[in-house]
Amino acid sequence: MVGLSLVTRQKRSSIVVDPRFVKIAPHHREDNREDNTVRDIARHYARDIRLLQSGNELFAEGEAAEMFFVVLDGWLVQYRILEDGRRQILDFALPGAVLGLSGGAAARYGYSVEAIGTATVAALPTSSLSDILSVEPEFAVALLSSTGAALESAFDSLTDTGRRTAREAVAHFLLRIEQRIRQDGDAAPDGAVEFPLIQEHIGDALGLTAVHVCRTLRKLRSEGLVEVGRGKLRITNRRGLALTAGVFHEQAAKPRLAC
Amino acid sequence: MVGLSLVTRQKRSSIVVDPRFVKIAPHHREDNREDNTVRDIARHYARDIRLLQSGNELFAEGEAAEMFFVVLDGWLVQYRILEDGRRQILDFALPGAVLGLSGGAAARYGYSVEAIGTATVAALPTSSLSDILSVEPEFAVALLSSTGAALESAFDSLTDTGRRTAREAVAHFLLRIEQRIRQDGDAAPDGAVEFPLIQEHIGDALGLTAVHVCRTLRKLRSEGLVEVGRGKLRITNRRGLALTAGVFHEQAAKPRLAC
DNA sequence: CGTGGGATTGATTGCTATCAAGATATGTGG
DNA sequence: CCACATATCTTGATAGCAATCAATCCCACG
Repeated sequence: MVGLSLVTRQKRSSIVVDPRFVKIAPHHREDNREDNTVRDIARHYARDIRLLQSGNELFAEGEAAEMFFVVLDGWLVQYRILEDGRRQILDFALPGAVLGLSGGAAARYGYSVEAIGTATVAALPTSSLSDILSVEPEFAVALLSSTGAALESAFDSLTDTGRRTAREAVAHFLLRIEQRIRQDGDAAPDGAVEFPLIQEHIGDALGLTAVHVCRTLRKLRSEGLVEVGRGKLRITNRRGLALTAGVFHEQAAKPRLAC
Repeated sequence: MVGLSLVTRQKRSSIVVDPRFVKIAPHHREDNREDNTVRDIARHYARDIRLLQSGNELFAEGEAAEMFFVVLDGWLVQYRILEDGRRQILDFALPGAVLGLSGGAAARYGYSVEAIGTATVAALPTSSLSDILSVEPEFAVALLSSTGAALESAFDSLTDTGRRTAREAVAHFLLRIEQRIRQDGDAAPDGAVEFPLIQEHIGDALGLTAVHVCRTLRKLRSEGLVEVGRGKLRITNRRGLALTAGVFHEQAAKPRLAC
């Protein structure tokens, strides 16, 4: 029923940097206060900052969850691998995302994480969480906000995977991932955004095979709805794509997504 | 590809009770500190306590998210309905679950919630969240724990739906829902637990039709793995069911579930 | 220029959805 | 406690979407 991912990707290694020497260029919109809180506080309390190369593993499912992480830059994937190699991508982590914070009860990570392209994350000891929270009350709100966003994203994926056809799911996926990318500030003059995912990523996120994602994308492309490939994503007909996804809601000026 | 749920279930109405007059019998294990924190604090700060009859809606997707809720007793479903009636169940909310707390950025609920059987929930104003957090630092940890558990559950469902066959998914679903039910304390002498879900619930949670859930359950039953029906669930062969689900991990005395 | 990862395309298989009809259960009013 | 109404569960036949299996093509790179 499902494609195998037999590739051995896990090369564990990351460059650890003293937090004091790291200066991150603000490449995100400054008007987005909410999102920055997490990153700022994370940077401040980080035990260390890690630079991950493409394919490097941040942590693996089952390991002791002694640290949690906040993405400062780049993309990462959260995934689980079944015994026979089937892979389910749970979510993509963009800057501001919190990783490995299962809530405290769980002593082990519930999924694996690896970098797509080069990524930078702040590492914080899980044990220090309640201390930080008592000093930085806003951090709790920020964390809850981040976790809430992650939950929404998981619900979206679940709906795509469970109750949408491949065509609808891919269309919906592209719409929401593009929206997330834009929130982080990136944007090109022609409306294209940076898009480091390959078709296998999309498939593993939506419970489809890469082959079928290929066919689906090809059709969407031929209909003039999107342009994907070469690390770029451009939605050429947002309304049409939303209609295809089955989530079009007319509203004021800017069409809004739902479901 | 998918079943329709054309039934009109939404009868909105709930009995509102003054929190001071409500005494809840502790029907859960007292050794479970973590879980109780949420309920205790929620009861203390609740604007009101609501009693929902079976099928009553707590809130609907798209409504202004002015309140968030903590389940005190009973079961509820969180779901989304697509335009053509397809329904995706996002999760089931058992006592201790937090509902409607999307993180603060979202001003609207991202899903609908209704009661399965009779349920009791505490309602808290979203606006008071940060105030409560500053007074009750432990509430932040408890909320994060609850949200984290919800995320884990969503990841489980996503993996079931995306990368497992119907047979594997149903087996895995029964294992994890049974575990959650047990954590709430209920348990019968023969190992059966209260199970208010019907086959359509299971199907809508796993992206399957009720018909196919029926066939799948029937097969699992005939193999002596489980007994389901009449509001009860009994796992008669836990190891076999785990093998079927593809998540069996030999370990110490008690076999543990993973993935 | 090879090399390898990723994208395409075609042919075929198969798991689940659909459509249809009954059989059981559960619940309600008299 | 019975009769009817509705919900839920079963079972069978058929259709369809997406997986599988297999090449081939393309392009970035050393």
